[in-house]
Amino acid sequence: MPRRRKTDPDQALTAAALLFWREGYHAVGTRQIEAETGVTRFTLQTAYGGKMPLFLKALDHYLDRFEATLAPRMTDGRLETLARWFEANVPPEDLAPGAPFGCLMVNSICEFDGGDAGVSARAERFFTMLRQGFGEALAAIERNGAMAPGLDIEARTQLLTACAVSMNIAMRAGSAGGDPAAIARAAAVMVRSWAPADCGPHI
Amino acid sequence: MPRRRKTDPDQALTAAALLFWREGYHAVGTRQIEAETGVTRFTLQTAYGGKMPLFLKALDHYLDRFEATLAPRMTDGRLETLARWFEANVPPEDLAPGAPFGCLMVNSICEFDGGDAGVSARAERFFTMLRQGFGEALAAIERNGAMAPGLDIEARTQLLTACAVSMNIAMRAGSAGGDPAAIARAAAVMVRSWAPADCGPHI
DNA sequence: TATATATCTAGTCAATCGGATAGATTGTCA
DNA sequence: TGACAATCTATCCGATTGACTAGATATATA
Repeated sequence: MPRRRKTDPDQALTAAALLFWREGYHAVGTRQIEAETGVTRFTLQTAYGGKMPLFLKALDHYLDRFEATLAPRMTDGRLETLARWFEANVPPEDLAPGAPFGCLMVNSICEFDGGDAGVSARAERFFTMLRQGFGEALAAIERNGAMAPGLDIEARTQLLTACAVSMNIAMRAGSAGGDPAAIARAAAVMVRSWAPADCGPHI
Repeated sequence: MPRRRKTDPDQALTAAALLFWREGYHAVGTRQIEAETGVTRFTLQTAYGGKMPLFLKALDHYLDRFEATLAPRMTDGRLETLARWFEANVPPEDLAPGAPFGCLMVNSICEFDGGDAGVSARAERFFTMLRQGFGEALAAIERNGAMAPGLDIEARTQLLTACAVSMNIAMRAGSAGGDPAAIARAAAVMVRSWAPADCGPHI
């Protein structure tokens, strides 16, 4: 019976995520949301419950994409795959192709501090995803016997997580933050240095 | 001849930096600045030129402190000093004792993207400071013969910078981001793993 | 002590914010 | 086809924003 919305809800959510990603939560107004996502200010209230609920839905959408596209690509038991994960497509390219906006989740963490429970919950999901992804990838590599001893998996997971997060900050800083690819290269070099060597050079 | 300001300008700048640090630029109002820093809305306009100029001055003040207190503490040619730098007092403790606010500069980078030239200029100073600090520390260590070959200094600098930045993000994420000290420990372990070993374990 | 001047107090301003409302419009199902 | 329901359009609202302005106040110098 009802009338159809102007914009497909899923597409609108993608546009909203991109908007918040680029400009931040506070800097985006409801009128701007209407103009750039097609979600009417009326629908924003009736269907989503306001600006913040829409933001959280967009954040969930973003994390879903992140989990679906990036997380699985790193675990195949090979160290080289992990190294290339950094060198290749770290930001969610399907959401913002070539977008130098960093990471919506990292940006949101900075903006909200611990001030919003909803954001904090997503942040926990994000970090859990990252650490679990890296942790499982490293565990698989170790099971394959493709990793030299030294640092334990916990420490290595922390280092990879740090590189991933820091790359996004560098991206958001633009040229001021240096080339994000330089961090990616360093991470990849570090990962490759974890390869077992019969009596090769030390790290 | 003139009347004295209610609050000492330097002290007010420190308070302003702390305020922006905790809440972000957009979330802080001029009335809140007046209440918490002692800088009157009148003085904010006449002496500083508005909210953004005050913010940039506070950011400069923050970076000055950062440069004065943290940067010099890492270069003495010993790997262990660098490792302990991470484990000890990474956030500028004299500005915000025990403050889980992360880093004002990192937060500002996220908030402004590349949208403000003044902020971008400070970001460049920040990253230059960090990379130069780590780079010189590593170079001194290498000259001391206290570092094993393997990754080059450039890559190691990138890794240390990534750890430092990421620690601040974890701090700002609160419990959702995991223990920031875990990143610090991982960074310290990594640094110590760069020590030369006659024929010790590989990294 | 008188004067000059920087600052403070208090209030105003237009602009914008997120949210709410009323009436017109659209599309589906009975 | 007629009625119902969800959405759209177009305002309107109170609150808050950064910035500005008079008039009062304080302080160092002449």
